[in-house]
Amino acid sequence: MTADTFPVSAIVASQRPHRKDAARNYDALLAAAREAFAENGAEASLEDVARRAGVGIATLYRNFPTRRHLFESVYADEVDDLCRVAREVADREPWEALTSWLGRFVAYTVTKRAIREALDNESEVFLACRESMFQAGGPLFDRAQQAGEVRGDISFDDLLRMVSGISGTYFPDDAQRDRILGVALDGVRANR
Amino acid sequence: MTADTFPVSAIVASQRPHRKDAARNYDALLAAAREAFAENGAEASLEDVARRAGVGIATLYRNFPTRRHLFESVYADEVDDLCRVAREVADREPWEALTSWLGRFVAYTVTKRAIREALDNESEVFLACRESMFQAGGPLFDRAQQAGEVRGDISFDDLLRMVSGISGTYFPDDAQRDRILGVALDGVRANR
DNA sequence: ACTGTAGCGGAGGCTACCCTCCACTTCAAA
DNA sequence: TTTGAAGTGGAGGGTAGCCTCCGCTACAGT
Repeated sequence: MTADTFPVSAIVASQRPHRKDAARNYDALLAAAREAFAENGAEASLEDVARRAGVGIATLYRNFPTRRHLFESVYADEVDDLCRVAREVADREPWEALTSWLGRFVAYTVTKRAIREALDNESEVFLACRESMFQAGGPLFDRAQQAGEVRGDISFDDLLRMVSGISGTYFPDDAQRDRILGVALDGVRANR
Repeated sequence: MTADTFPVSAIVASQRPHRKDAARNYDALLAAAREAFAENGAEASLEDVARRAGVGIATLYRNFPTRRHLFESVYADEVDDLCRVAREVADREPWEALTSWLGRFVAYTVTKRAIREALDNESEVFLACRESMFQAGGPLFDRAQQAGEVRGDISFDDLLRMVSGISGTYFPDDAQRDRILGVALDGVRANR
């Protein structure tokens, strides 16, 4: 219900500190965590995160009392960015707008993949992010569907899961990933 | 080079013991490991695997000196089964044969997903499995492609990665998974 | 039935990581 | 500039999982 005005990161339990040095540490931790999770998955060592950020382990725990806080903060940050991109592409042609946004979505799945295994579907933050993302990307989908570019028998949810699955897989090279995404999108476009 | 006559499990480093009780333990461990990996991913506790199999931890280590041995054995077992299915469906219609086999392949990706993160691409067993699987499923693909059922600009490798990605994703219900696989396969079928 | 040996279980040392606690440091408001 | 509150780092106790070692068990060949 708040998702259309606030960025989702606003409802995350952790709070960016006011003091300058503390705020810098907070940002460094968030960046380090994103990196570590993308690299080692959800099980990444928190001591390693602190090390990457160049801060003590206590500083990590003060800002993010549990692993879950860290997940939610990283995730919300990423979703905010995704929503911003949706606004940016809104004025392009229906199909072009949708696929441009999906391009950014592919990058997002890297973070998501690690976090998804740890954040159950009932997490308040997770649900808010999902809603927020649907509000941002959904209109792009609807517009493409109404323009007859997307077949009528699938939902936005279907499309996201399809893209998410394909892009979350290992590929020897990015060209193959793009080729296969293209093939699958041909299926999405097929007229019925 | 051996893949067309031997099952790949034959080249796995671990060996099924001769003695009756030991062989039973070996099988129990393999089944327990498959279960544990599917449930908890590649990081599953080996002590938990032994517990599930109802044997001591030492018995696990005697049969599978390292975690990697266990991975490779479980994986090879699964691939053998997949090859067997390919033989079974060989006499059906081209497209039907291919999609039936892909149906079994979907189940295989559950095991694969956990193991893939831990087994690097240079693993001898991994390569043998891959080759074996290509020899089994490849002809089904080629036949469908020559029959004009599959577009000409993709490879068997492309198809497997696509299916693997989609089926490895979490879905609230199986119907949605199947629907989306169907959409993607429409893209594979699209005539060019 | 006997017996040697392959196979067994689990205790225990080791390591990596979790998380708390507290003496020290740094910021920013007055 | 002072000062105290907010913030900091890392030592260290606790836990979970890894893997080895060794005295015991039970299979299978004679």
